[in-house]
Amino acid sequence: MTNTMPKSLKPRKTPIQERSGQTVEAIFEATIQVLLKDGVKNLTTTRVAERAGVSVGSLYQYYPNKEALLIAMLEKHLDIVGATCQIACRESHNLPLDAMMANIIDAFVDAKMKKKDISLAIAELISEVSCVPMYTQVVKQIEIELTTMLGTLPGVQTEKIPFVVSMMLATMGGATKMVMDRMSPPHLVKRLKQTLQAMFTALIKTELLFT
Amino acid sequence: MTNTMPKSLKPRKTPIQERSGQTVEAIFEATIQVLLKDGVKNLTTTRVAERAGVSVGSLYQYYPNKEALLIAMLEKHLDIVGATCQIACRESHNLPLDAMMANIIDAFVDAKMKKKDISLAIAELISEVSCVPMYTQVVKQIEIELTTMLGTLPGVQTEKIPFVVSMMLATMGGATKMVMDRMSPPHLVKRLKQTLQAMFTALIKTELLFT
Amino acid sequence: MTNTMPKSLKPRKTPIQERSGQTVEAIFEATIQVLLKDGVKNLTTTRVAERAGVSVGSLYQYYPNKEALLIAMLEKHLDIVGATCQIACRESHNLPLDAMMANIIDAFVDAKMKKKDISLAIAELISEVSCVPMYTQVVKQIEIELTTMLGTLPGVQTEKIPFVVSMMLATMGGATKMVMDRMSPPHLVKRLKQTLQAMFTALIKTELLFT
Amino acid sequence: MTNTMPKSLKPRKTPIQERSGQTVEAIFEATIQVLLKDGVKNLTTTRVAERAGVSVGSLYQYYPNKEALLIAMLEKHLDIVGATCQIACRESHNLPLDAMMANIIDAFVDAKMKKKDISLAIAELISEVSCVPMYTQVVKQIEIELTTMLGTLPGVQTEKIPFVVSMMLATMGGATKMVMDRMSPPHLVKRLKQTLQAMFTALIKTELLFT
DNA sequence: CATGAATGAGGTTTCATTCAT
DNA sequence: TATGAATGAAACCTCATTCAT
Repeated sequence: MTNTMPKSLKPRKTPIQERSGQTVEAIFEATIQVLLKDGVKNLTTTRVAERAGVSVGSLYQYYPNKEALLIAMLEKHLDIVGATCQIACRESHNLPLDAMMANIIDAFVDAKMKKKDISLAIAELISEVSCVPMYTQVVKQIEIELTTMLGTLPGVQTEKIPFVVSMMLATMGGATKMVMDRMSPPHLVKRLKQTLQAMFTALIKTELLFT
Repeated sequence: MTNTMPKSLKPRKTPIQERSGQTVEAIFEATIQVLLKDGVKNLTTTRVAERAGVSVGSLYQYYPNKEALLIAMLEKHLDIVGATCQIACRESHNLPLDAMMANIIDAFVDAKMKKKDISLAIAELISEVSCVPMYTQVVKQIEIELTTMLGTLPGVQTEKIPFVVSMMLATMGGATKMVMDRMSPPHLVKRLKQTLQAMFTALIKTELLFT
Repeated sequence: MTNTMPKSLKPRKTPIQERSGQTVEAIFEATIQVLLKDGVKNLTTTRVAERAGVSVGSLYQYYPNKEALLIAMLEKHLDIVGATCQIACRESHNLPLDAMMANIIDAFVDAKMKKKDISLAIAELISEVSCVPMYTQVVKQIEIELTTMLGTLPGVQTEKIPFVVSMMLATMGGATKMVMDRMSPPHLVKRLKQTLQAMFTALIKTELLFT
Repeated sequence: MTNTMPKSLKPRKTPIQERSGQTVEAIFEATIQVLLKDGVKNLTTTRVAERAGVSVGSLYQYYPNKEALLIAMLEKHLDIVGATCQIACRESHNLPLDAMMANIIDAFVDAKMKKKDISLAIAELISEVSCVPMYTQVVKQIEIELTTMLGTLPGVQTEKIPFVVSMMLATMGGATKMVMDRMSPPHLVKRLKQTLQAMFTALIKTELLFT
């Protein structure tokens, strides 16, 4: 058998005709719908197909298996966060610490909060996929951007940046999720940002800077 | 199929007899073994029973269903962390901020790090259960202890404590997991603690204290 | 995942209780029934289970997958033919050529003809399984027995035996199947045996013997 | 090539237009490629179409369903063997027994051996189709030719010919396949022919001839 | 005629849970 | 009480075939 392959996780084919573009889009939307309504544990390929108004067969024409579908979802959403952070980072090079932090926190938190429910739904996916492939890839990209940005701070101790970056990501991720779980009334979001800024400033001053 | 309300989530009977205690203990150990060796996705009641050296039937005598088993695991583990934190909190009443933070961070991080692999395995469970039932219960207990502890700080703004506590938990949880994922060489743990202390001090000074 | 194993093809567990012995037997019988009635192409695990009066789950408790079931069938039936031939061979050591041939042909043809329909059904299986594992093993055993038997002929050229053995098996197999397909009225069977004997005698005199 | 073919074995329908002929030919080749590379179990209409460089739709324009495609393959290949045997038979009328046997064996074995892998691939098909339709038709034609040929032997017992013919086909088929499975080094092929000749001569002398 | 997206019945397999022994 | 065989709903996935473009 040819079945020894570790099972492809990438989408199967790029639609050629126009009709199929619609199908793919419908599947994409349906997946989120199901995720929001039923949760990952109850997300089945059949149910997704149903909600998308297509047949299972169609779903499998574009994604070789369930995991590939989930990964595609994950990828698409992480990309958005990734892109947002990238922009914020690059625009913050050489700014003073305060502005830098404000920018990156704004970008990250807003990206997550904008579609709070989707973010939470997507978060569920992470534990569901052998996400090594590209989840970490997006994260790595963000890490690189953050690292570069922090490197433009005057007087920074370069070799200590990686750990700081990790702390930032872990903290932003955890805290943002916590606020989302708490229903995130707008004022909480504002407060979250302020708090993060205080913490990060302390973090960076302690860890990275002499003065 | 849909999550019909009832379905008890609490262990069926508290082991009274000698033999029962052994069985429950064996199941507990076996669950962790399977979790470590096969992951949540491959954790089946049959496999757990096999590894525990008992029959599935016996397993179901102590836990009404799979979820109850997982919740029991979660509960037991969190209890340890909870108890540790509780002690640390109570011993820190009226201490100066620095010592307070040092104590609670030590307690939390050490509790997690001591059995790193188990902690990670247990973490997988959280996404598996409708964790509302008691996960938050233990967490709530910790929150109360933290709240009380922080309340002993001179000049504190009481109404702002809850948010600070949530931030602390989210941050400690996220950062600790991050370090565990990175294989946690001992020096990283030490650094993690220092960093958390800096961040929490900033957090509390900003949020809770006048001076 | 632990799924990289080439997929076990051997029965799963040997029944311990008595009840399960019945189940296995029922599955066995049902498989043949389905094979006879619907053919391999229409043999599904569900259908087999139904006819056996058990649930699919039960089937999979004893055979890890469909192929394992088919192989078990194949094995059991080939074993019968194998055993029959073995006896005939061992009883024919040192007999004159004529008697030798008569014995082995009798054994082989009768073993096949006795349950003609089952034999034909089983024959279908061969093309269905990656039968390398033990199909050839049984055949090899028969080859060994034939080889040993022929080796007791006086004046035999030992190094030429293997090819002769292969020819015998191919010929007996092909011709027997042909007669079975033709509904095998008893007189045809008798004639088949005589013909085979003439052919094998010529074969052996030409290939193996000086005089 | 078409001209030398006896009309009774001619393909059933000849593609009329240029392009159609190319497409059919491409599908034919592709089917064999897939058969050789992936085996019958993995032969899907889509895969064949892909390899042929046409769409599935086109495939279904020439063959009403999968089985028709497979049967066409079978037919085409058997036709070659059939035609070859037919010629050999007709050229052997009234020849002495030895020459007769030599001719027909040569024709049959060479036809199979020439494209050993294709022959084996095609053999797989037989179990896949409800081969009654035309498999036996080609075989019947060969039987007729053999029968006629054997009828030219002096002193033959006509009513016994059919059985002898069946034995010959079964024996040649089985033995040839056996040698092909064994990788058929050239010397084995030669030996196969010699052996078959000895066996057939014995067969015919025993069954058909007085003297 | 060609294309290839869409279909969906049906096949294999898993696993939480029950219940007779 | 312990056992483990039996259950069967439900999940994933395939592929021959159709039909709108």
